[in-house]
Amino acid sequence: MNDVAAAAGLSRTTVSKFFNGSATLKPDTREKIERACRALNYVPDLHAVSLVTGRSNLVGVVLPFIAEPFFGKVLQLMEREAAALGLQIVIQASNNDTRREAAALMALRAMKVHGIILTPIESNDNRALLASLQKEMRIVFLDSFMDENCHFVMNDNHQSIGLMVNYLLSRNVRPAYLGTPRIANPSRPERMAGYIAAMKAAGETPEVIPVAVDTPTWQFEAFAYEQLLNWCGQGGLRESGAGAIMCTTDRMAFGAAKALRKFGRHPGKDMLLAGHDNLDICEYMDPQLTTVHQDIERISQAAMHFIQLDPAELGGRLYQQRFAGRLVIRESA
Amino acid sequence: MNDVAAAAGLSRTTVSKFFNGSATLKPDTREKIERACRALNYVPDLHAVSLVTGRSNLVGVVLPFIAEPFFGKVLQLMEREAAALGLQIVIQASNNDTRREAAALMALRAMKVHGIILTPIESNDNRALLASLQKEMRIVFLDSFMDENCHFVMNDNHQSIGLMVNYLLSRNVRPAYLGTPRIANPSRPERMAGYIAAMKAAGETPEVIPVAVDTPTWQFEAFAYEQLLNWCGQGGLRESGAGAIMCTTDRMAFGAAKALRKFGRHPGKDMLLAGHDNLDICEYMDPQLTTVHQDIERISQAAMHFIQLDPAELGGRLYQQRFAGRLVIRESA
DNA sequence: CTGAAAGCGCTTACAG
DNA sequence: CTGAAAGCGCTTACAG
Repeated sequence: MNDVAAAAGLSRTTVSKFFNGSATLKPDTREKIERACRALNYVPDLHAVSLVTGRSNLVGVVLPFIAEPFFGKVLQLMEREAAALGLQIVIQASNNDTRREAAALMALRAMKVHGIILTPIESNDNRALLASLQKEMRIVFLDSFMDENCHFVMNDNHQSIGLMVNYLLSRNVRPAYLGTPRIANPSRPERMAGYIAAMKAAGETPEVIPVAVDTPTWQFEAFAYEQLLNWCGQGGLRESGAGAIMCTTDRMAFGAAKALRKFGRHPGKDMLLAGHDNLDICEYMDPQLTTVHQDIERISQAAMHFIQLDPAELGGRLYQQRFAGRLVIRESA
Repeated sequence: MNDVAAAAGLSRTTVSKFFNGSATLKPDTREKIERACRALNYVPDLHAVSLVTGRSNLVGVVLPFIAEPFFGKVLQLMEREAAALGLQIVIQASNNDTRREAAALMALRAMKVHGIILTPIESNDNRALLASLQKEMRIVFLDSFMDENCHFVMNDNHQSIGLMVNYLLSRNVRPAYLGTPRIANPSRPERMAGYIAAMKAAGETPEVIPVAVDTPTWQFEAFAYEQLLNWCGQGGLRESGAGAIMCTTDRMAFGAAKALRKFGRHPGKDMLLAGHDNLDICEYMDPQLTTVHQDIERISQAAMHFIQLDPAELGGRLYQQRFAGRLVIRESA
C-alpha cells in the first residue's frame, strides 16, 4: 500500500479511502490510484484489513456432507450469492461427527467470519457451544435446527408434504409413508406430522411404513431400499392396499424403486412412487420421479441475506423463514 | 493474548510459543496456558497470525460447479484431508464464466491462501493471469489443465477408457463412442484418443457418434440425450451395428439411456450402455450402470498433499499425477 | 480533500 | 526457558 501511495503520489490514508469506497475522492485521484494498483498488481491484504476492522469477508458454511446432492446444490447457490456480495465461503463438513462440527465452529470463530450458516447434526453434544456462539456471532440454521429459539431458513414441510398427499389422493390411491432416517431435525417429525395431518384431513387412515433399524444414516437410498425390502418381505405390499409409496426425499425414492422392482412391481405403473426435493437427476430416472421442489433458490438467498444483514435491522427479532414447495409431476406418480 | 499471558502469569512470547508448538516449554507452563485459554475461551486471531507470517491456513478451491456430482465428491474428500492438516477450504465456483474465475483467483491471492486447487474453464482468457499466479503461489490443477507445464492431478484417461473398451469387446459387442461436450481439457481429447487407440489395437473400427452442436455445456445428461436422439433419428442405431454405447461420463449415460428408451431400446438388454466415473447414483439406476471408477480418493488426497508440500521437496520438478481407474461391472453392460 | 499518528493481535529475532 | 521491542499491512479518528 505504501508503494501504491508513493506511485500515485498520495498518502496511504487516501489510498485506503479509495478501497473503502469513499465518495469524497476526486475522479482524478481515483484514476491515479487505479493506475498505480494495476501497475503494481496490488490487492489489499485481507488479513490486515480483517485484523484492524475486526471482521472478515469470510462466511462459514458447515454442512453434514458436501456431496449430498441437496446440500451440493444449496452450497452452489449460496456461493453465487456470496460472490455477488463480495463474500467468500469457507466450507466445512461435519461428516455427522459432533467433534468435527465443534472443531469447525471454533475454527470459524478464530477466523472472525462474518457469519455462519449451519446445518447441525442431530445431537445434543454441541448445544452449549452453539448457545454461546449464537450470542457473539451471526448464526443461521439451514434446513435443520436444535430448538426454535434461533434464526433459520428452511422448507415449509407441512405445506410441501400436504401438497403431495393431496395430489396422490386425487389420483385415487392411498399413499403409504416412508420416513427419513433419524438425522434431520425438525424436518423428520414435521414431515411425518404433515403426512398424518393431510391424510386425516382427507378422511383417510395414515399408514406409516415401520422402520426396522432407526440408525442415523445419510445413505438414504440404501436405507429406503432395505426398509422397503423388509416391509415387502413381510407382506406389507399385499396387506397394505396402498397404491403409492411416498418418500420423504428423492434419494429414498430411488432406493424404494429398486426394492419395488425386486418384488416384481413397476414403479409408476402398478405402484405409484413419489419423492421430495426435486434433485436434478429425477428427470433421468426410469420412471422419471414425481416429487416436490424445495425452493432452494430462495432458501440459499435468504441464508446469505441474513449473513450480511445489519443485526440492528432485525431489532431483536428472530429471522425465521419457511419457503413453500412446488409439486413437480412426472411419470412415477 | 495479553489477557491469557496475564492470567497465566507469563509473557506473550511464551504464549505465542505455546501455539506454535515449541518443544522447549515446561509441562508446567503449558498447563498454565491451557487453563488460561479455557477460562478465557481464547483462540488466536488467525488474521493477526496470517498478517505477520505472510501465509494463512486457507486453501482456495475453484471449480466450474459445486453441485456437479463428481466435483461435489472430490470437494468432500478434499475437505476431509484439509481438516486433518488444519487447513480450511475457501470454495469458489467459476460457473463456466472466465471473469468469475479470474475474480476468484484474485480474491484468493488477496487472502494469501496457502495454495490453490483449480479445475480451469476451457478458455484462454485467463492464461496470462494463471501464468503469473503460478509463479508466486502454489497452484495445482485438478482433472483439467491449460498446458502440460503445470502441477496437476487427474484420472489416467488412456488407461481407464481402454479398460472399458476391452471389457465391452470381451462381451462380443462393438462399442460406439459418445464424447464429452467441449469443456474438459485435456480429458475430452484424451478419452477420445484412448477409445480410438484401444479399438484399433483390438483390430476393430472405431465409431464415434457425431455431435451436432458442440457447445460447451455442463448439462451432460441433456447433451447426451439430445445427441443420441439425433443419431437414432437419423438411423444411426440401424446402420451402425454397434452393440454398446460407451459414454465418457456417467451423467451422459443417464441421458443416453433415456434416449435409447425413447427409441424402444432396453439399455443393458438389446443395447449395452457404459459410463465413466462411478457416481453413487449408478447403483440406483435401472439398469444399474456399468462404469469405471475414477480414483477420486487418491486424486483428492494428492491435490491436498501438494498444497502442504514444501516447494523445496519438489526440487523444481513438476508434480504431475495420474491415477488408474477401476472397472465396475453392473447390469447395463 | 489529504496527511501524521496510533493501534489492531500476533510473531520473531535478540538479549538475558 | 522467558521478556522487551519492532514490525506485519492495513484503518480510523483527528487535524489541517
